[in-house]
Amino acid sequence: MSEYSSQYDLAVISTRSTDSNIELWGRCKTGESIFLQIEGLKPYVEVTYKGIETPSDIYQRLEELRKRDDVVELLELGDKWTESGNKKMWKVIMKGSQHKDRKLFREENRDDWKFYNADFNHERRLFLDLDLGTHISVNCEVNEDHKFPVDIYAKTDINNLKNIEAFQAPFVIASFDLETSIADNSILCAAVIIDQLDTSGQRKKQPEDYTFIGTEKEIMKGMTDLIRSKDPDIITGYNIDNFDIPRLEERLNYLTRKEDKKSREELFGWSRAPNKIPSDMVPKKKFNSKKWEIIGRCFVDAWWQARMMLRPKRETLSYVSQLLFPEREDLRKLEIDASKMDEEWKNRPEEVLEYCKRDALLPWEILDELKIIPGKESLAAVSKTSLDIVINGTTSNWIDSLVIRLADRSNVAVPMTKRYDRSDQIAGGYVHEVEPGVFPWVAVLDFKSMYPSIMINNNICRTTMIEDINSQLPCHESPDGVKYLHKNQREGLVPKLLMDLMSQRDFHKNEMKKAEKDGNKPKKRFHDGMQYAVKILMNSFYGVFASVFYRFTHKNIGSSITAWARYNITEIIRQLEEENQNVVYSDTDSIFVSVPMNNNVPTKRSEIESEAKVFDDAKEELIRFGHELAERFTEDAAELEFETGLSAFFSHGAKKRYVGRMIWPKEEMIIRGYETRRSDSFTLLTNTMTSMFEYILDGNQESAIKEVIDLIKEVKRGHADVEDLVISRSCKGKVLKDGTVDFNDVYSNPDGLPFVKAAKERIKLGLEFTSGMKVAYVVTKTSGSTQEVEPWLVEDGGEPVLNYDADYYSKRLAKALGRITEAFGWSESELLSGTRQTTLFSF
DNA sequence: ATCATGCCCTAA
DNA sequence: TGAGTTAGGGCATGAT
Repeated sequence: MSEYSSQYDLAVISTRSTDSNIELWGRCKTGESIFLQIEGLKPYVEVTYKGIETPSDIYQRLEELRKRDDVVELLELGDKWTESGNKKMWKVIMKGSQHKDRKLFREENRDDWKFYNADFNHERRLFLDLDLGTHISVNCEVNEDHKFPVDIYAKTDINNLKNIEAFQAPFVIASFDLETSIADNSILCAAVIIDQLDTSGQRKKQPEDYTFIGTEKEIMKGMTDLIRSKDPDIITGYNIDNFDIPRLEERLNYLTRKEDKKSREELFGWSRAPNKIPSDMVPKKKFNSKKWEIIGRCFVDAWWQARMMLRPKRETLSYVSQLLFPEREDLRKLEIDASKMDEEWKNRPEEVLEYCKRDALLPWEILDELKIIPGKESLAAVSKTSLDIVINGTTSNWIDSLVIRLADRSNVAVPMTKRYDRSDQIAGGYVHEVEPGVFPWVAVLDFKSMYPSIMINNNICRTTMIEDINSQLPCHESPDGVKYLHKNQREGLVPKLLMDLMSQRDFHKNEMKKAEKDGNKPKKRFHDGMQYAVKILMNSFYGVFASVFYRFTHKNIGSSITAWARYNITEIIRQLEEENQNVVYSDTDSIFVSVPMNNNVPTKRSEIESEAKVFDDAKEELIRFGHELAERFTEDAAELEFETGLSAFFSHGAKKRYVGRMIWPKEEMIIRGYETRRSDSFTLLTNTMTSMFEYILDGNQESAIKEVIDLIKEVKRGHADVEDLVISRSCKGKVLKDGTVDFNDVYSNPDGLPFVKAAKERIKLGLEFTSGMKVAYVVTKTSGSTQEVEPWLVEDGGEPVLNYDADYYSKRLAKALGRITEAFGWSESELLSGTRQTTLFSF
């Protein structure tokens, strides 16, 4: 029985440690926001002696540690596995819980000791030591008398926390936008949208909206009061990390004195608790990072999320919104020229305010449409971390969360992050040469979760890797000669975790099917999200273990995984070729094999029913062949699956570039690698190429070539729509304190890059620039050897570019499309001239 | 003209 | 965004 009277189920948003407590912020299942002060977990590191033998003066050394001011207690732990064998460990309980405390301790004792469990934040220990995940139940004592902006402020200790089944927390979301003066950077007006998810991950139909006008101080104070009273868990907006948040900070510094804590908090005190240094509630940039930190809440930039998930050609809010919501007429209204904001604000403030409100709502609608928040929560649940770690942390943090807790329970010492040195990189996957041309009837097979399977099957882990070259223990030996102990000698941590994840995924897939049968949509969505999160996490293991810095890896681990992968795939190719089967293509974990057919079966199904049977029979044969191959080459857990049946496959002869007419399990055209897939290509090229591929896969090459020749003529005459010629590439640059951008810092010859020229034009016009953003432009002229470009600013409220370099665009089209038509005898120059000597087709 | 280099973006 | 990997295509520039 708990000594405390209150009990809550909650999702953990973020945590922080002080020397005596761990602080935790969460959102309860019942809707309240909660702050917990948790007692009883003391900060510690683990140590052992250097070398293999126990030093003779070990007790004297331990005594010296014990006498230190920063050490509270020293406990003997028994033996743990380390990279240099099993060694006795001691737990050093420390006074300080902060990074600097551990760092100092390590530095002052590095001559005598090796350190384990010594380089990550104390608050993570809460999850690791108590084996907690994102969703927990707590018994606590509520304190009504507090100053934090949360619904429940409570105290508890580590004995009153327990894991519960994952659920979707009813997170509160705030989305905001500022309109600012070009002339003096001041804030003209602002809007904030407040919304909340329900426990099935859906949002309210009608979110609340608030607008703010008046003096800058009134606007900032109004927003801050709203944030404090509505108490959101997630704060979003479009490009807030690079624009709105820094602007709020800049205006805060302009309007207040550094020491005036009270005013600063009144204007921008959005956090749920004060920072450590300076002790105020104002969000700040994390040390040595570009990320903004807000205690107890999470900033989520909708720009970054949309970019990662959609890979849009352009990245302005208006472009992304139209991409996601093409039906929405309201998005086309209210165009305000952002480069003339001061005039707009003066002449039609009401429209500007409406525009601001819309731009505050859209980021939240984007996050909602992409199901970002439920997705993050699922990933947090599967990796057993706080929401904050999933949003702001790194892939290795997720892996750490699972590996460290298992290591602790398996008496494996947790080493520190390794030093960064990537001088020689490991070999990767195998890619098969591809011949140019059309290949009818192709079965595509691929290995199911190839890298995870390899890790499981061969018991690959740092703890099972054999370094003793004379070892006679039973083991798995990789094609590049790395040995791993058999499972019956020692089970690796990584294979165990991966197997657990695999069965977790099966569980969620099953639950998903059940829910679908019952017509329970929210439940189906939930389990679908969970199984997807498990997939993402499983696929992250290889990358982290192939990295050079990860604490639980070794260079040989990454190289042996890929060596096995190359061996498996090339061995199958070898066997097939020995049987005179035609392997058309292969990349890393997939094989494309020609299906032997008796005669020339058309690759397109005839409209006439009596003639369609040939095609249908061929399709049957394709499916049978695919399944048969898959079964033949599946071994143990290395499962080869028949993934796709193609009626036709085409490549112009370059690796990682191909198209296929998929007819099984569903009908669609697949395109890989080609310009069509690239966000830095222009619409006219991608559209033409797509249409060409359609013709080619249907066996109608004549139409494909005809279309290209006609198009190139039109482009040469200057008849193309300039909007279809916009090229967009991401551009880096170091944004300096005074707002200017240094391109020399990131590029060796910035002025030789067309997208840098375009970025400079943007900046000149007073439009915002952030490093990594996509910059759109049109090539207008080629003088000498370099291009002249004009920025495309339509999505920023500017006018369209009127002319283009006809020579450049027709050449580029001819080049890209010529690579493809070359497979049928039409070269780039022939496409440009529209004629050729020896005609394949007459027109 | 040809080749090397720098850069972006994609496949897996 | 101070940390998942390698393989590969293609464009533009600038030196030879």
